[in-house]
Amino acid sequence: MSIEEQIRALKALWPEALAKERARERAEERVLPPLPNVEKYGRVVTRFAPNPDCVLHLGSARAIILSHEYARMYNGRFILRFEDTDPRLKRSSLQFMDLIRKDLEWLGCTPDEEYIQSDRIEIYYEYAEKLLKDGHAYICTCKPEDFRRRVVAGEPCACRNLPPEEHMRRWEAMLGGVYSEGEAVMRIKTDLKHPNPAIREWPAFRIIDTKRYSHPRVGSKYRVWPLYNFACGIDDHLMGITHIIRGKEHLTNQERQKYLYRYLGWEYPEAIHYGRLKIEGASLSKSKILRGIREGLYSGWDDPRLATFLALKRRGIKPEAIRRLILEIGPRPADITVSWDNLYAYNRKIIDPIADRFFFVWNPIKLVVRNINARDALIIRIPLHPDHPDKGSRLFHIKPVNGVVNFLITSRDAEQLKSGSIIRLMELFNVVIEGIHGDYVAASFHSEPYSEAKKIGAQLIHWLPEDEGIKCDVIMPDNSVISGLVEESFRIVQPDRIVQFERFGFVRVERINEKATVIFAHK
RNA sequence: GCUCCGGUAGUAUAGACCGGUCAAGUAUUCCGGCCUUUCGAGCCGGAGACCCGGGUUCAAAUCCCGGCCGGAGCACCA
Repeated sequence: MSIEEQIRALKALWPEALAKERARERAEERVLPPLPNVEKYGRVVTRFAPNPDCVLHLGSARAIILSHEYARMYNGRFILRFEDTDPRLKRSSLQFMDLIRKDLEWLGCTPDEEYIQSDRIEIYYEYAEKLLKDGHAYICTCKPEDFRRRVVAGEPCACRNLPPEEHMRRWEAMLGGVYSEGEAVMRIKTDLKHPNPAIREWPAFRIIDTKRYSHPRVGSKYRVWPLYNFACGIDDHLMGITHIIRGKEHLTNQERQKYLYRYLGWEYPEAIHYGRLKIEGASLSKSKILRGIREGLYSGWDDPRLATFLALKRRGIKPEAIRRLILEIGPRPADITVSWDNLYAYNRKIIDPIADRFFFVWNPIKLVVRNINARDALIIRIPLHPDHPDKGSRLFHIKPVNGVVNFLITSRDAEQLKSGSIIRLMELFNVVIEGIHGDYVAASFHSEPYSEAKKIGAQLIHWLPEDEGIKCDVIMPDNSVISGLVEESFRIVQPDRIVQFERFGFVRVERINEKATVIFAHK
């Protein structure tokens, strides 16, 4: 019976036996919990709505991947919406919009539609005017302290109860430039006694002096700008968003926006608020990343110390690994700290089968082996991948001179060696250590067969002929560099490939010239 | 301080809505062993958790109350 036949027979006669295997398959193809009230909507529409004021990082992965994945799961649409309505404090840039589009593409979450809020200012104005006319919003010219005092007491400010006509007049004045920055805001009326003071009378529009703070896309065309809750609330409805997936820091924003929906006669979409995601060690704060870049602390957006998608990509983390991690985490509201080990485990599963193997000798030290019997040069052939010999092999040329060959081994291995012990140079032969000197280790040929090494349980170490090898720098996750030499066959490897340096770890190739530069992924 | 949301092994997650089949499943991590010319992969085994205290109930990880701990919001930011 072939394996397939056996499995078939087992399935037919004794299905419980394969239960464990099925459980494992299920774990790998873990599906998301169903979205609420899908049947209420014709088609599921989700969105990701970043401010293009920084590149994306792991902290956004949940919003992006869950939104995209759910849209795909229900044959719906996934929308990208740039929320660039603050040209003053959180100034966006065209560069970031582009980098964000590329991040999404890399993640495999290409949006079906894209919108930019700075294109839609007039739409927001329309709704502002409707709300003003209907008496659901007002223009407040109070000093912030006065307003705050009244509102925490649950009382209306001096402006709130003025007639709509007055507020329309003030609105026109705002647009016309009568007020300057800070002199007037439009507020949405709420329950003045709302138990959460943070929700009361929330601001919807403010004035920004775009002569001073010019908007990167529309310059100084507008001086009245919507705040987050207004623009976001209006857009979610107009774009037909059915399911909002965002961090739970937006829970109170949802309460605020619901007032808008009530006044406009709209129904609020389903909303899922997931918990805060951290990854051990790295900071996921945009402002810290931005500051670090500005101050030259980081080498760029892809500095390995950062958890930006650009950095993860550079480090050889596959988007699929991130996707699996996020699907595993799911949309629960609990705060979590994921460990790099977890991400690495997913990534290793993906790259291990495809990563070619090479010998990399870091902090090299010389190993002199004498008594080698071979008269001619030896050609050593080692498969590029131990599990896939069909992928081809790499070659080493060893030329004994008077029975002596000089090798390079890593000092970490050299430190473990003891005089008299036998070790095997992988795929080559066994040597006996004769002496450990300051700058080299002396050894002599012991035997050739691998079986010999196996029998005595000899340590296997990797090596390089002393006269061959390419200088290689490995950029580590803390941005430090480990230098060494990598075998000659490595020269033909293309940039961006992920390979494994045996007994060292997986690395992604950055470039190979006279010298190779690679970046460490993980063990 | 006020408002809200959480709390299952080191990490993440299943179970919680609809209490019993959960003396709690899975992945990763760690430890053993097997296998393997890598300290990789694979295979087998092991360790490791329901925040605490009450209550309801024949029965609570699951429901209720209190406490503790963690997080978020309280901007003319998103």
